[in-house]
Order: sequence, then structure tokens, then C-alpha cells
Amino acid sequence: MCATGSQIEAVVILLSDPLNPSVSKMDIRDENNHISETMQSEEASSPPEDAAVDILGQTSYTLPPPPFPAGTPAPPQPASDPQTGGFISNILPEPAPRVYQQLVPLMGSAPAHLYSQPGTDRQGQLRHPEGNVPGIPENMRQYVRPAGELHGVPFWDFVTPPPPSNPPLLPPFLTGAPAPPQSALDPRTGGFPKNRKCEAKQDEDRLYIKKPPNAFMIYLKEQRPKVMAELNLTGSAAINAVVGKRWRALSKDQQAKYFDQAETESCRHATEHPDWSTKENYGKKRKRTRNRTSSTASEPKQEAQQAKRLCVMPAQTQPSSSSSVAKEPLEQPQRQPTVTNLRYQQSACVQLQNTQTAADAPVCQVNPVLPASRIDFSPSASLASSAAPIQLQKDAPFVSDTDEALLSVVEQLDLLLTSEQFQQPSSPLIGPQLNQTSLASPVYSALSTLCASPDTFFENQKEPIGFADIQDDMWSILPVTPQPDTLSCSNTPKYSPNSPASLENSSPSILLDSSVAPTECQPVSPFSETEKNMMSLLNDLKLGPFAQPLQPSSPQADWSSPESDQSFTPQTTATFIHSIEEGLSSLLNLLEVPPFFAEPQQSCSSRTKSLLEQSNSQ
DNA sequence: TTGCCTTTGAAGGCG
DNA sequence: CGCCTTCAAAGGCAA
Repeated sequence: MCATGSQIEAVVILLSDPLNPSVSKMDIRDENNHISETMQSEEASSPPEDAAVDILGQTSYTLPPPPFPAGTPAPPQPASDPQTGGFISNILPEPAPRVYQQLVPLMGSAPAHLYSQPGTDRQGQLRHPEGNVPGIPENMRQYVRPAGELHGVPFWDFVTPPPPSNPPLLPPFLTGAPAPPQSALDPRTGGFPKNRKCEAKQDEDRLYIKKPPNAFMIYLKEQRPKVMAELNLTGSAAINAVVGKRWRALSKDQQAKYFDQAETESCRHATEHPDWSTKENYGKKRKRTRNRTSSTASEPKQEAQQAKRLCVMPAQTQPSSSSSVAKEPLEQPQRQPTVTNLRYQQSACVQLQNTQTAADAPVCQVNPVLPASRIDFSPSASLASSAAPIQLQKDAPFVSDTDEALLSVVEQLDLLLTSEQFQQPSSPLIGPQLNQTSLASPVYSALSTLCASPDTFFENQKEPIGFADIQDDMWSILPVTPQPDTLSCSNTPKYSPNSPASLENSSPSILLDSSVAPTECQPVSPFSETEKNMMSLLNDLKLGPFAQPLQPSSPQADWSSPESDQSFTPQTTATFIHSIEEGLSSLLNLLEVPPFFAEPQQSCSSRTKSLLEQSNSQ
């Protein structure tokens, strides 16, 4: 996955088609019956696995390591390290580099990639330690540093290059970040300065800060477009009644994820508006409307709209769209299923307390919102938000299916990493080692970097990241260990840890086969069906048209050159993105991602189709 | 142009 | 503590 800045634009603007679900007109009276039917049909909407395999097998690249450590002088390595498949080695660390602090995965959230203050001595302090960094591949250890220990689990800092001098606007799906990253780091505090315009205006006009949504509101927002399509309803009152009915039909577990989201939103809201309370808005709504009535024309409304755009506009809302009908399908999906795991909730709190100064933020049980100097830009953390940071909405590009797909994959990685299976203490492959190994992966870090500065990510990316990387990543996180509940003989792991060395001459299918053969008594496969599917899928990844690395000498020129076989023209980019969209869609289906994304008809955006058609016609 | 409708949950006020 | 009110989203509709 690589592209120039313009090509990442292409990625970003690959818009989702408006939802085009097959409308099944139903009587609301049948709603109860429909609930289970819908769930079943959604589960059955996975595209054929074979298609996913075909599509996913597009590219193969060497693994790009993370950027050189910010605390060390730029290593005199070539832009493309033949050993590591390195990349962005010629990115100069200016100004102060940021440090992504890699923590233990939070509850239902991506592991926090925390922007931390690199300190005054950026040449020395961030130098990677000489000590061992458990769980980190050897060729990556120079890019990390231990950052502490939590419950016996070490975590580490991941050093990345600094943000560009003119950081780009973030797409809406990233706007959950607590502070706008387009602002330069405050040299004094190390954090992002607050939006002065918004702040000043808020002081001036006391901008209306909305309440954070509760769990049902999040669910309502997610379900409304579906209900509209399924029942062919338009009135919100009727729709809300249906959604309310569905909400009550949900189990506690199903509702839990929405409560988690609401908790996250509440924490974020509390951090962004520490002085705000619900009584702040008490009576204000009617009061505002009364004021609006008494004031002239649309000024108050414009003010309110501006307030929305500038300060508290939910990321799900497309700012330029005033058409409710068109807007609904473009809504961002809410944060998707989170793993309700108290242990990680607690860990999150500990981490928060561990990494921030006192009184920086209220104590959050989940997905703590960090002070400006330690902003969590992890993809899933971005997804976790529905509140946009200040001023990013106006010109923010749309989010494409691909963006969501990538983020969803990351989220799924999180889910895998935070699943019970990965936390069983008896497994040698779980816990910090596996987590850190996988989270240190280039794709994961690249995705995080992409999310931190999407417009420049590909500019800085001197080496492509392809599906081989994703393959390695996904494969690396697969629990290559028997599941205790399926073992019939012993608890002794039958497989070596899925370290790079152990996998050196192994393919997923080989190991998959070996899972049946090598032991004396193994009537039950130790792998779940999902794992098998993933292994099979990953094993079938093929070399694709982007398998050859780009020439690092003039990367951007080459990438944009239509004469170059290896270039990323808009057409090849479209093809590539198309494959990502469909491939990830299939992959997400295997991972049982909720149907908000895994609807096959949405896997290829109209924009992508258009680009593909252009490509074919040329 | 504005408020109502309609849902659930959170939060604050009040007795 | 329990009850009540308001507000989060949002799009049609009546006044």
C-alpha cells in the first residue's frame, strides 16, 4: 500500500456509495420477527471466500520497518533497506519527533499510540535502549524503547518521524482525536494548542456544547439508516420507535458495546469540555429556540451550525450535506464491537494514570482521553469517537470504504489481541509478547501513521506496503496455539510460537495441516474455524502487480509516472484500492465484523468503480 | 420558520 | 431515594 500524496487523496476520496441495501418492505408489526431474520441475513452476507482469496492476493512486499528512531540521528541507510524492506529512511526528523507510546491494548480499543512529549533532548533521550525489548522483532528493536510495565506486562514506545510542517486535515473517521493534529506541537507544553478560534468564539458567544450521546443514541444513529432502508420509513419518529423496539430486543451483551462507546464519548466529552455539565444545557435548547425565534432570520441558526462545524460536530455528520436522505448513508459507522473486558478497562485506567499528569483528565474507565501531549491517534481510538475535533470538518475529505476497512482490520486485530484466547495465561503465545510483536508490525504502525497524517503518509512512504505485509501481520497474530477447549490430550502446546523464526519455512496451510498430523492424539483441530479460514486465506495470498518495490531515488516522481510499470497511477491505485476494499471486506466477514461494513455491495465504492472503468477504457 | 414527534439513557433538580 | 424534566439524533410534518 503506497501512493503519493495525490494518491492518498484518491484513497481518502474513495467514497462509499450511499447505502444501497436491498429494501425489504416490511410491516412494522413484523418487526419482532424481523430482528432475528435481519441478524441472520446479515451474518450470511459474506462474499465467497474464494473471491476474497483472489482479490487479496494482489501484492507482496518486504516488510517496511518503522521510521528510524527519533532520538537517534537519521541512520545512513538507503531509503530501501534490502534487509528489512525499510522505508522512509530519508525522512528528516524535524521538528521535534513524536513518540508513539505503545501500550497494552486497551479495552475494546486499539493499543494507544500516544503522542508523547519527546523532551528537550531529542537526540539522546529517545535513543533505543540497549536492553532487550521482548516481543519486538529484532530488526525493529532499534525503533522502540521500553516505556514501563503494567501488571507484569512491559510496554514500549514506538518512535516515529515528526509530523509534516503543514499537517493535513484528517478525514472524518479520524476526527475523534481529542485535539486537532494540524496544529504544531506547542513548544512549551509539547501538546497541541487548542483551537483558538473556537476557544475565542466560545468565550465570546458561549457556544452550545451538546451532550454526549448515550448508548441508545449511538445505537439509534447506527440503526436509523438501516431501518429507513429496510422498512422504507422516513419519519424519524417512526424510525425511532422501531429502533427502540430493536434496542429492547438486544441482549445485554449486545448492548454492552454501545454502552462502552457511550462511556468513551462521555470521557472524551469530559476531557474536551472539563467545565461542562449537563445543567449547562438544561433549558438551553428551548431557550435557544425561543431566542432564535425572537432574533433575526438565520443568524442564530448559522451560529449554531458554525458551532457544530467548529466545535462539537459529530464526525459522522457530513458537513456539506444538508440533505437528510443523502446524508444518512454516508454516516460513519460507530465504533464497532468492543471487547468488554474489565481487565483491560482497568488497565486503561492504570495506563492513563501512569502516563499523564494529575488533573489532566478525568478518570475514564475505557479508552481514556489523553492530554494533548499524549493523544491517542490509534485507528480504533479514532473510530471510537463520534465527536469531531475542532475545525476539521469543513474541508475534511470523505471517508472511503477502504479507510473504514483498514481501520476495521486494525480494530479486529485489537479484538483478537484482547480476546480471551489471547489472555490465557497458560499460552506461551499470548500476552505481552504476542501483543507487542503484532503491534510492532509494520502494517500496524503504518496504519497508525496513516491515521495520524494520512495525506503525508504515502509521501513519506518510500516503500510500498502490500498484502504481503498484511498477510504477515495477520498471520503473526493468529493464535498458533491450540485452544484449550478443543484439546483432547494435553495442555502442552503442539506448536512453536509464531515468531518470525518459527514461521520461516512455514506457511499457514502447512501449519494448518501439521495441526492435524504431528501429535499422537489429536482428534480435534486446535484451530477455530475462523482461524482456519484466516490461515487459508493468508496462505493463498499471491504476488500481485505491486510486488516489486519502488525505486527509492525519486519515489514520488516514479509513483506518479504513468510510464513506470511500478508507478501508482490513479488507475493502478484504483485497482489496488478496489482489491483492498473487496479483500478486506471478505476478511472482515471472516472476522465476523458486524454488517455495517460487511455488506458486499458496499465493498467497492462508486468512486473506485469509476476509476476502474476509466482504467479499463484507457 | 419553528416546534413536535419518537425512542432510551444520563444527569440534574426537587420534594 | 424516587420522580420529573431536559437533552442528546434526526427527518417528516403541522402550525
